[in-house]
Formats: sequence, C-alpha cells, structure tokens
Amino acid sequence: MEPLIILSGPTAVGKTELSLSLAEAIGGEIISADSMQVYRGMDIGTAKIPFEQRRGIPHHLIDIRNPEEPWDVSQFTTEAKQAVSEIRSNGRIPIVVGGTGFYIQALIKDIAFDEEPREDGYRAMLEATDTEALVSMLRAADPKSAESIPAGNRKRMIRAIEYEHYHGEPISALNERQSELLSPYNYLYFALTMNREKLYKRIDERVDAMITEGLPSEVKRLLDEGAQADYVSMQGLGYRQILPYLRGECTLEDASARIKLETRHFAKRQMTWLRREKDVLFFDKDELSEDEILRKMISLTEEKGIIQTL
RNA sequence: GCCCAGAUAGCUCAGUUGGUAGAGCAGCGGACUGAAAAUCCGCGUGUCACUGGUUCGAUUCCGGUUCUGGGCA
Repeated sequence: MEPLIILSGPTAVGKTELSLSLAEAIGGEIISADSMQVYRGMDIGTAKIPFEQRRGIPHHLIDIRNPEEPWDVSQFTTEAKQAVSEIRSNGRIPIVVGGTGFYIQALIKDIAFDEEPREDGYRAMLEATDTEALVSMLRAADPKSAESIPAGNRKRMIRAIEYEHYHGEPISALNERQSELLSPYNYLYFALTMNREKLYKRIDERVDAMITEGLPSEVKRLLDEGAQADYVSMQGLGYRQILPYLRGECTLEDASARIKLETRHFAKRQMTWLRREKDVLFFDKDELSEDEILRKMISLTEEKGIIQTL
C-alpha cells in the first residue's frame, strides 16, 4: 500500500507551519488539499505560503488554475493521485495538507468519478426549476436522497437529480457502495485543534493582517483582470465579502467584520467534519508544543511503517 | 435643575388587554460523495433595571430610585 500522511485542521490553526517541519523531518513533499489555493493570483486571501518561505519543499496543487477555471473534487483526486505517484517515484513521502475535508475524503477512499457531459445545460435547467418541482423530481429519481436532503438545500437536491440523470442510478446507491471502499493507502490522518476562543482570535488577527497586506487591492486587481462575482473562485472567504466594499456598498470595516465572522463559521464546520471522519488523530495545540506534536507525528509515522528508522 | 422617552436573552429589539416571554443576529450542535472557503438543518429560562404599592397573582398598572438617550434651561 502506498504511504500517505494527511495534515488537516480548521483554518488558521497552524497547518502550514507544521507541514514544513514535518516534510523536512521525513523527506516529504506537500500536496495542498485546499479548494482556493489552486487559483493563481489569489494569494493574500487564501493565506498561500509564498514560494520563498517553502524551504525548498515542493508544493503540489497550488497555483494550477486561473480564477475563471472551475475546480472540483473530481479534478482534485485525479491530480492529487498523479502528484502522489510522482512523489513516490522520487522516493519521497506525500503529505496532504489542507482544510478541505471533502477533498481528503475522496482521495483516501479513492472515490472514482465517471465522466459526465456537464455542458449539456441540464444543471442550468435544474437551477431554473422551482424548489417544489425539484422535490418531486428528486422523489422520482432517488427516494432515499429525497428523504435525507432537506428541501432547503437546492444545491444537493440538484446534484442528486443530475447524478441519476447522467448515470441511471441514484446517488444514494453510489454512496452506499463507495462508503464501503477500502483505502488503497497506508495513511495517517492527523488534525490540529485549538481552544475555540483562541482560534477565533487568531482568525481575527489573520484577517486584519490580510487587509493590511492589501486584500482589497488583490480583489480589485482580479476584477480588473476580468474576474466575475459568480466565479467559484470568487466565492472564497475574503473575496466574496470584499466585493460589496469595492462597489461602495459598505465600509472596509464592515467587510472585514464579515470576513471574520464567516471564517469563524467555516472553522466550526471544518471541526464538525473532522469529528465525524474515522481515524482522525487529533493534536491539541493547547496541550502540546509544536515540537512535541512533531515528534509524536514522526514516531506514529515510523510505527505505521510509512518511514523507516535507520 | 425641569420635561419627554427608554431600561426584556451576549447584541438589536418585539410582546404580555395583569396568569413569569419571543424574533433576528451572535453562540452551540449537526449534515455533507463532481460548487465544499460551497450549500443546508437543528438548538431560546432570561433576577423582563431596582424598590415599594394595588391585586388571589405584577415583567405588564401606580409611586419612588438608579441608569441611558433626547429636549428645555
């Protein structure tokens, strides 16, 4: 089985810093599991680590798309798997680092995504359909999903209907089948945590720093280069909330407060996700120093046979 | 100093024709299989400022006190 290390945790908990030390210690390369750092030119708002600070460690899946290009789990698993084999062929250890739990799940379970003719306008049709009609369509296409997806969640209803339309099978059946998949990786899933109040404070400080470093001009530059508000990339935290400010609809303070608030909500959702995932090994930064965490991670890595001790 | 209006959940406020109260936001919990930094679901006891009075019963009515706005001097 291919070895794989995962390092996750809520935003602003300190994943990036630790990932560098870990990679140095075990001869690893980093694969970013971050849905926003893939975009070029979106640096400040995504807290992307500048090239000069990477200590020579190769980082994969960062700056690989332009803001107008769509990016999703399916593309992530394809490219992440390529990165894994590339890293392995160099005799190094892949370390997946990031806060997008959905991507990590798809990768470690090796979920297969079949081709879909996405450009046929079917989704656009569903998006224009009113909620009540969507509910009936979903009941007909996939009664199980109709029960588990709340009618308020149009996005997931649309996906379930769309999936059945393309594949002739309910998405709930696919999920059941794939939930039993065994991972092809010999992996360790690490996650950092921290006292909530402290984490929220770090988020606030980080947002203030982003504003100081010029987040508004970064967003303005993206717009000047043609970015549209409805791009997936422009839904990112820190980007979405700066748009009304640039349109003169609110003050910078309002926008900043909004980013802080929504980033805190996001961190909370990330924690919910991680708590539910099986095999996650949590490291509490309030109880352990950076060094202690690193040492523990390394020894677990040895025990698991991911790296050999000399 | 006088007049007026307020004082209810962490915040902004609604309400109770007298039977001890409820929204939004925040906060907390949860879901999540091709947008996931997305999208969605659930959770509301708090000396109803304090203090006397009327009343079977007051957060609600009346008096006083304190505080906060606004106005007049």
